[in-house]
Order: sequence, then C-alpha cells, then structure tokens
Amino acid sequence: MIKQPITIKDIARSLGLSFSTVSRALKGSYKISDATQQLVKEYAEKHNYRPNLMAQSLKNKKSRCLGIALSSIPNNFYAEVISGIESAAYNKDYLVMITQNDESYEREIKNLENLSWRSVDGLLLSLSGGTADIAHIQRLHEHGLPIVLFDRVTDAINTHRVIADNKGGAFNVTTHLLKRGFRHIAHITGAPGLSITKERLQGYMDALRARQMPVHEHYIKYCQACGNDIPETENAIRELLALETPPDALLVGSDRLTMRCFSVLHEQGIHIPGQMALAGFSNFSSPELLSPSLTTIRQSAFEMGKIAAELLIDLIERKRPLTTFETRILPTHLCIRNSTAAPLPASGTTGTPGTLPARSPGSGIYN
Amino acid sequence: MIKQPITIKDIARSLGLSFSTVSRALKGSYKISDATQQLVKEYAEKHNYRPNLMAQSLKNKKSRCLGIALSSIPNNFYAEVISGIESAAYNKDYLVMITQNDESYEREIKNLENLSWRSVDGLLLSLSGGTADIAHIQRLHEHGLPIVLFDRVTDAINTHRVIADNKGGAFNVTTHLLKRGFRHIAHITGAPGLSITKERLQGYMDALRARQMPVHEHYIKYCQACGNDIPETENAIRELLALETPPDALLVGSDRLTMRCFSVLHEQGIHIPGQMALAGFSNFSSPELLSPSLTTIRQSAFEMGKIAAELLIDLIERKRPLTTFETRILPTHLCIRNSTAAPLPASGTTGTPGTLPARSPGSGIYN
DNA sequence: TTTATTAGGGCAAACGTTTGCATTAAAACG
DNA sequence: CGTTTTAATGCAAACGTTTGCCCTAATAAA
Repeated sequence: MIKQPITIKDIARSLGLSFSTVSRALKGSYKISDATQQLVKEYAEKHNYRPNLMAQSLKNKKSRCLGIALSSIPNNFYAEVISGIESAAYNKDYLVMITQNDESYEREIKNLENLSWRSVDGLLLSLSGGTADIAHIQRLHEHGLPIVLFDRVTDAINTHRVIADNKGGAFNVTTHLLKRGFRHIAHITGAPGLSITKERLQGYMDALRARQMPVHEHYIKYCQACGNDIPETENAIRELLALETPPDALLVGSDRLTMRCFSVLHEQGIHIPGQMALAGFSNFSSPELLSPSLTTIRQSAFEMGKIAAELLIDLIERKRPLTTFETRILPTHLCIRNSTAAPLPASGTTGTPGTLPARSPGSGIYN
Repeated sequence: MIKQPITIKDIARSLGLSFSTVSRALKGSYKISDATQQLVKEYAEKHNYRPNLMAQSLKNKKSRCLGIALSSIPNNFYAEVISGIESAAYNKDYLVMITQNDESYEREIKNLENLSWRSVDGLLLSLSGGTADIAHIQRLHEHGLPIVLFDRVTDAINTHRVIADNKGGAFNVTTHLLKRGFRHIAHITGAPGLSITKERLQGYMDALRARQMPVHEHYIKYCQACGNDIPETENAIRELLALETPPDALLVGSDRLTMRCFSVLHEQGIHIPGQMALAGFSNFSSPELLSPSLTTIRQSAFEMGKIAAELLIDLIERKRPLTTFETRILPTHLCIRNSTAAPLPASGTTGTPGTLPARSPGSGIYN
C-alpha cells in the first residue's frame, strides 16, 4: 500500500552502477562523466528520487534544522519573531522546530534538551522569565552547538545577540511622558532577571534622572509571569493605586503585560489618560483602535527573527569557528497616541483620533 | 574542543559487552539479566548517554516530529493553535516543525515537500488561501503520511478533521445583528475556495433566509489575501459603501480581516455602530478594549491545536491503519459588545462598556 | 614500445541504532 | 549421565548515505 520511496541503491541496481557512482553523480561532479551524470539525474528525476534526510543527517551530522526556544508563541511580539525566523530559514533551506516554556525554567531546560537531542544544527534562544542560571545553556554551547540569543539575552554566553534598543525605547517614552507633564510615572515590568527588564528599567531611570526627577522604588513593579498571570498583574496595579501618591502615568515593559494593564485599568473604571496615562512596549497590530488609542514602543520583531536566523545559519555553515561575535541592536519605534495625552486641562483628551505619525527611524520622536 | 557524545559502542567497549546487549539493556527487558541492565543503565546515566536520534530515526523510520503547515504564524488564531499543538506534542514527547505559506499555493507545495522530506511522522495542515487543487496533498497521503486537517479543510482527503462550528457561529452572529435591527448586513470574507469561507457564508445566508431576508450577491465580498493585502480590503469596503443601499452592518469572516476592516472604517471616519455595525471572527485577546468594543465570534484555537495534535499522534502510533475518521467540530463563542449595538435611536450606543457576558457553551447567545 | 598519467568508476567502511538468529552455559528433566 | 529447556548474550545485517581508496582502461609522454 505505502509505496516505499526510491533510494540510491534502487537507482544503482536499475542502472547497473555502484552506489557511490550514483551518489556522486547526483551531487554533480567529482569524477563522474557527463554522460553518466545525465543518465543518473534523469532517472532520479523521473522516478521522483528524494534523498533520505535521516541517512544524510546521520552521515553528515547535519540536519538543516533550527531550534527555537522562547516563552510564549501567541505573544504578538514572539509570533512575529518566529515568522521572521521561518522566513529566513526558508530562504536558506532550513526547517524550524519550535518550543515554548511559559516562563518556566524547568520547561526551558527540557525543551533545550529535546532540541539538542533531536540534533538541531543551531539554536535561537530567548530566555524564560524563570531562568535561574544558565549552566544548561553553557553546557550545550561548550559542546559545540551554535546559539544565537535574541530579545532576552545573557552576557554569560559568548555568541551573537540580537536585541531591541530597549534602553533607548524606554528612555524616549519616559521623556515623552515627562514632556507631556506627567510627574509620577510608574513602571510595571516583567521578570526581574531578564535583560529586557533591566535595560528598560535603566532607560526609564535615566530619563527621570536626566530631568532631575526622583526614582521611587515603590513605583517599580515586577511581574514574574510577564502578564500571563492575571492576579499578579492586578495586584501590581492595585498596589500602585493604593500608594499615598498614586502614579499619574504607567510605563509597561512587556508585550502581553501592556494589554493586560490596559484591561485592568479599564475594568476598574480608571480613565486613561485622565486618571492614568498608559504607554507600553507592544507589538499589537492596531493600537490606534483601542480606546483610547495606545501609545506604544514597537519593536522590529520580524526583522529580529530574520537577522537572528541569518546569523545563526552563518554560524552553522562557517568553516572556522568565530571567536568574536556581534550584538545587533535594532531600533524601537515610539508611536505616540491618546493614552498619553497631556493631563493639563488645556488640551482636550479626546482630540486627534488615531495614530499621530510619530515614528522616526532609529529612536522615536517626542513632541 | 567539541566533546563527541557517547554512543552505544563506547558503552559496549567500556563494559566488555556487545552492542546489542547494551542496546537491549537500555531499552529494558528483552532477555538481559537484571544485573547487566543495572550495570549498563548506571554507566549510561553516569556518562550522560543520549541516543542518537538520527540513527534511531534511520533505523525505525520514525522521527517523533510533527509538521505544521499553515498560512501565517502571527495571525492571532493560528498562533494560539500552534501553542496548542506544541503543548500536546510536548506531553507526548514529540517536537514540532513549523512552516507558513502566506496564502501562497506554490509556497504550500514547497513547504509540504520540505516537511515530508525531512520525514516528519505526520502533518497538521490548514490549507492556504491560494490552494488551487490538492493533488500534492493527496500524493503525500497516499504514500502513507498521516495527516490531520484543521480549520481550513477539504473533503477530498479521507482523514481526521478538526474545525470550528463556522456555520453555527456565522448563523448566530447574523441572527444577533438581525435581532438588533440591522437590515442590510454585508459579509466580507476570505478566499472563496476555503472551507471556512464557505461554511461561514452558509451560516450567514441561512440566518438571513430563516428570517425571510434576501441575500444580495453584492453584499458579499471575498478577499483573496484574507486581510494581508490592505488595498484589497480597502477596495472591498469602498465598493460596499458606494452601493446604492450601503450596508448598515458588516460581518467579517476571518481573523486578520476583522481587525483590518475595523481599521479601514476607523480611518474613513465611519462611526461604529452608528453608521455601520461591525462583528467578526476574531481571536484577538482584548476586543473589549477597542473603540467601540468589538462583537466577536471567538474560536477555541488552543484546543483546536491540542486536539488536532492528539489525533495525529494517535494516527501515527496506531498499529493498524484506521479506515474511518472523525470530524471534530468545536463550538464558537459569540461575544456581544458595542460594535453591534442597536441602530435605533431608543437605546444609546454608548452604554454598557466592555463585554456583555454573552457566552454560552456551544452556540453563543443573542439578547 | 614502455612507462607515467588521468579519467571514470567500484569497493567497502563508516555514521549509531535495532533486531533476527546463532551461540553458549547453566539449569531442569527423564 | 545424556538430553532438552531456558536464560543470557554475541554476531552480523540492515537502515540510506557519503567518501577514502583502489582498480582498470585509455591516453599522453618518453
């Protein structure tokens, strides 16, 4: 019933040649006459020969597979990254295996183990929120597995990195909020150990200090689950609102968390931006349709995936191992909308629907 | 530098046993003494032995990999499906390879070819919008590749199917619109060849006819690119608005398309629902935050992926080939919000912010 | 004509497993 | 004590490729 695929041996038998001759003819050149090559190739074509990738992999120790490990596939940002990876991989004839860990350290370990067993040729990795240490990654890396880190990275592994300009993005949006007149800007962000958390926090603090504003510890809230745990997010916001001087603006540091905060404020009947301005890192496709339209810091997610995959493939196919690696920093885009409209009575909070075209290559713009 | 992983042969040599004994000891049982099993297992454990999956695959003709082929990863709905697939696969110790085709027939063919070369054990498939015929799929299926179809399916392949209750969902939302008093309901939907397009159209027409309303051809617009081609969508809406009797309500039949239509209406300054009510199939996480909050038909995307993967794995691991297959139809959920508020002057269009808790298991509710 | 060179192709090992069969030694049986 | 059974293990082929090396003619050089 199931027609077994044709193999090199079948071709060799049918044509009265040896395995090796057929193999070499198929690969072009070496020392096979044009006539024979022609013959073999035509026969293979006609009988729809496909090399058995498992056998090739076993022999060559190459699978032409890339592994991805990240926290959550349905996250807007990561979904776009994956799309970029798939696209680059397709162009270079690689296939992509995907795993997600739901911010769990244990799950990350298992996923990486699975991927490396299954002998992916290389790994695209964004750390989980719960990752305590990175010995498991270092082990793989030392054993020779090419790795490219993206988004949530670590310095402890000497390899390529592709990240967004998180510090710059946070700096720009915080400055924007300050210019708009907000004076009590809180920062809700993801798991404290993550590089993106630290970088965004740094940008936030830098912007405050640049304008001689104090940085208050109690205005900074970490959400270990990065927005996947609803009560956790609600608590963070509740605590902020319960402060003696509640914040008048919220900067959210993580894709899913941003929408979650929006939801919570909405549910609690808190007017945005009247009672609380809101801005956040988000790759949601249509922030201009929200009510109010949402000021976002947008990342070049697709491009991040594409670049990371290209760097990884380069790493895999390179003859001599690299010793010096690069860190690509992709610009973020500040898109100013109504959720951060000025708090002063003067300017109406309902004006200018939709996106103000506030996008500049590289850094964002504040007006 | 790169430490080569330890193999069965290494263990055999070190322990003075034969390959076969080690292999069998590792697999437990057969006819190896407990003592030997103990010895081998301990040694393997201690030296961190991992079977070479490529070799196993070559021998067993099983790779424990599932392939996914669908149109677009960043689509909310598909991203959730993928997440469900990954989750089920993880539980059964399978890995997942993913491809997207951007609604291109050619790309789908290539992706399927790649996946089957790479010898996935089975295929999870949602057709592309451009798929002209399915000979390429039938060929794979006849060659014995287990396939489970989901979302965008075809009858021409005799296998398991997992779909949403598209007809019912469209029927319910159309009925809802009619009850709310809308009389000119247009239907913007995806590529005409797709099963979901046909089923949703059917539900829409059934609902109109059930209430003795006419079905107008010119109220039905297909978007081949399913919302990925912005001008195409804009055109469809422009044509609807230019009609002698423009519609007073829009039912959108595809995830990305729904948001796109919302955008276009928004950009053109058309008031929702005053000038045009809007409802659509969408798995966007926070439709209650849009302005106005959006009436959606939501699908159980994660569950769809999970079920599809489980059915596929069952198919793969089953000894005797199945001859009779099942089609799982998952309920859709109608979530009524302000974008379909009654057009009559009586009831205010600004009341009741957020989601009306309008969800019933199985069919949705209209009030 | 003899020798060196080269083109074209075959042999067989190897990649790391799995598995049918053969082998051995010990135990059970008559 | 010889024979059969059983338990435990080894041998070797196989999965489909790739590749280093060898072999055979034919051609070129001397």
